[in-house]
Amino acid sequence: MSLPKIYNPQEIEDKIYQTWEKSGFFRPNKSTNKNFSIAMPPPNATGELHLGHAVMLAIQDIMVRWQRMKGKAVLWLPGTDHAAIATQNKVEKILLAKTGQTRQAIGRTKFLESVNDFVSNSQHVIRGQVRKIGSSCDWSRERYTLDPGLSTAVKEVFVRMYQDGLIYRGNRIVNWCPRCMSTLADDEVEYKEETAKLYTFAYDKNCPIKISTTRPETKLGDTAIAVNPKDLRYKKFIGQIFNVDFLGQALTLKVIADNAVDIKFGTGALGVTPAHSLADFALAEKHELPVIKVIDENGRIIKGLGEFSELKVIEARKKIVAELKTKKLLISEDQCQHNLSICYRCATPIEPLTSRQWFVDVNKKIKIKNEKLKKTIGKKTASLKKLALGVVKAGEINIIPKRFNKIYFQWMENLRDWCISRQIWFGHPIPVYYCQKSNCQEIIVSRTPVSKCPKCGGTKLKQDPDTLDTWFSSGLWTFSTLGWPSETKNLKIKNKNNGILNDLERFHPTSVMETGYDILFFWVARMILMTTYALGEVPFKTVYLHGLVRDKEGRKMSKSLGNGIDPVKMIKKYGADAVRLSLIIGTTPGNDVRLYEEKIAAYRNFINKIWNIARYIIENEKSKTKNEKPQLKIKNLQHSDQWILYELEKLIKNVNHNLEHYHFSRAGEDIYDFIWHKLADWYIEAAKVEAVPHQQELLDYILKKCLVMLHPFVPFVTEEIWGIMNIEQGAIKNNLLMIEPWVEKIDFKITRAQAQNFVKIQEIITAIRNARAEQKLAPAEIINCLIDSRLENLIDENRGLIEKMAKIKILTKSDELKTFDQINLSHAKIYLEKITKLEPAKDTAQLEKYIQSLEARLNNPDFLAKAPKEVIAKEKTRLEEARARLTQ
RNA sequence: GGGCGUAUAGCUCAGCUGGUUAGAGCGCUGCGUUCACAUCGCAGAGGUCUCUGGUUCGAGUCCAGAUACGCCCACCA
Repeated sequence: MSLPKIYNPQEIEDKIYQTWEKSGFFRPNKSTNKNFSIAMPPPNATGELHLGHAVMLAIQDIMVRWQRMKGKAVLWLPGTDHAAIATQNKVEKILLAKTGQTRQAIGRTKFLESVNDFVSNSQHVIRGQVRKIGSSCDWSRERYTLDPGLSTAVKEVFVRMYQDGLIYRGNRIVNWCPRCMSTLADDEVEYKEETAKLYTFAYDKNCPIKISTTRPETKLGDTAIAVNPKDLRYKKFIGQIFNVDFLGQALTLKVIADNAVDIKFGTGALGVTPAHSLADFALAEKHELPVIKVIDENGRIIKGLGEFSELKVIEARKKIVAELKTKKLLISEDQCQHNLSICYRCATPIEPLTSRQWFVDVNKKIKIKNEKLKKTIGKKTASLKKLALGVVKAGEINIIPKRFNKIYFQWMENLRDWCISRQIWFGHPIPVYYCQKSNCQEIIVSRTPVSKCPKCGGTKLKQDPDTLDTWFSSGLWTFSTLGWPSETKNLKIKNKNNGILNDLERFHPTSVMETGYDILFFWVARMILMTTYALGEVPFKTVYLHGLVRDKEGRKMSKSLGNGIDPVKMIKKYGADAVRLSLIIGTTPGNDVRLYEEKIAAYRNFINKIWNIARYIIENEKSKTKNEKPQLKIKNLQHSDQWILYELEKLIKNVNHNLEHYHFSRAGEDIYDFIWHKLADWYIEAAKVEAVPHQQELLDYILKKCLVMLHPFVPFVTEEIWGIMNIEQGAIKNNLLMIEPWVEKIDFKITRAQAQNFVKIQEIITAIRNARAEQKLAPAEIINCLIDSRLENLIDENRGLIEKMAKIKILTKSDELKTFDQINLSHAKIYLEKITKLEPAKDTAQLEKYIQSLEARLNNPDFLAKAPKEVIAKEKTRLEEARARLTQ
């Protein structure tokens, strides 16, 4: 079998993935107490994967494969998120497009059926795509945020939190999306800057204080006028109550003083609308103002407000402005810039309104049950907020890059109670039942369905129609996926009988959470909050945040711009290995990545290079007979062998160091450089010339080490080559590279001095090549070289090698010059100088400059006095080396 | 209003705790293809590390300030 010249990933990748999956090595079967686990951030079950997913999968797969090769029991748990609102919206859209029906028209049960169909379809697509990129995750443990086990966990946490008084039902202001017909959490609100009209007016003719607003229609619900206590214009009114007639509606307005009011804005007086403004609601709570709701969940003015009743918000606004004008109450209409709040899922403007919802109290103190956690926090009681802050402050969780610590603290410190109920159909039902008996109305919070009211015995019970915020369930992801709470119940029995540990014990806390920084608040923070509460331990020890993938111009990839790159298409065209490298190399944590096709193509070329290096070594091996391959012995090593082994050892050290410190890009670059510019460009080229008996064995040895180190980065091509080598070498069993032990060191001890010989040979060859390029001499030119430098022996000894690699003929002093004609000889003379000096003239000048700077430093008494000894020593050797090179 | 990030070759980016003559990929220029690979090889050009100060024996790296771009949070009456 001869290998094709060009590596074709399309033919190979699927086959390799199947082999891996069938092997069972994706599962953490190894019995060892060294465990490593990652909970894969579950992609939304809404459709296809994008480059963001590809980045996360590539990075996580590197960690996972590396740890697996290091001999740990590795669990990488995949899954999908039901993504409540996002998924419901998408299915609603499809339904409308297909049948023209709304979800209300087909009803809850039927609608949920079609959502589930959509989800299982989408999950199927996602599974395929996650495989395409080479993810070595444990499919046997795949989870879905809505599957039964996770639902149990969700209910369990809800009930416990309720019992601890952390979950309450309250009538509070919420962010309401009139299109989704649901609440949104604070961080699910986005802002869009736009110019709005700022209306300044008086409520009626008798009211002495005028106010400014962009939303006149909400003023129907005003219950106060707020002014700054320092504002002299209004000081006399503070505490007064005005009964005004606002366009036919009677309002009772108390004048309150609050520092939050900006004296310079508008009239300096603020109409307080507690029911429809988050800030005003806070004012109302502080000053104990009544809350009057005037806009309903449909975005219409509520009934009973005269001519404005049931008008849409925009219409009401027009009408009110028009009436203010006719009644001459409107003073001015100004343009103003403001941020419109919009829904992060559908971009509809948010309507803040008061509503009866379920909340998680983040400030209420609870007892800490876990002893270790108590120590970490340093207190016996703490609020959810303080717990989540404390574990990060104590260093229980390490966030990479560090700067996100600060961002996390800021967010967490300012966190308000979390509204967790959503008025959508798709999601985890709220485990709350209401007794329908009018004189009872008991609220029952229960893990299991309730059919009888425990208080009155009534059987007319209704479950809360709402569902939970999707982040409530994804906040439990690291442990709900490992069997909590049911597995913990069996824990003791299992331990006593046979010492077997369950998944939760083995893999929680997970080792690393790798995700994009854009969901630090949505998800990472919530996981920390929920897990420290529920388990008394952190969900993960390290958080690695990657950047967002952008296009070549740095823009976000989006459908509307049409600048998106489809990872699946790229994998098809260039192979998964190339796509992985393009997403890893040249990136740093927390910083955005720009991706474009040329970059992927460049790494495709590298993959092909690896393939051809292997091809050369494999094909070469075949042409040799067994007895041509003697045992490799260290004393037989040539200069080039010593050099490449020395470099290999350096590489191994660097790669290990960089992987340990999450410098994936650096590790990848180092391997790239070694393979291409050391192994291929120099060593193999030299090996072609210096055909010595042990060469094949050494090439084989180096290639195998490289394949091991490359494997986490480019698993497909390396596994394929490994397999071919196994077959060629007559291995009985095809051992998979994916479980080959990781390289920690090499079996040869080479000193730097030994390695230097080949470095010098390289310099000689490069010098000759440079000289040739400058003189534009024909490649087959024969040159004589009068060697009288210290390199004579080295050149003499390696004459054949240098001649072949530099494509010249070296004639030493002793050789006769009879083969030259006059023209060649004149060229040769110019050459001669350069070659014997080793450096072209320009380089010599540079070198001299360098030596001067080194000398200046070493003559500086301050430097000698204050610099560390190692640095001085280093500089001295550098100077010696540089001087030696100059005299050569 | 509060906070954060980035600024290094034509382009995209590395450069770890300050210590070689500042690097890579792509692009560009010249030469080269029987002999692993043209998805290739060899050679080359290209940088006052945004600016101004400071700390230091020594600054791309640390500190302060300025400029430009970007992001997050809050507010938005």
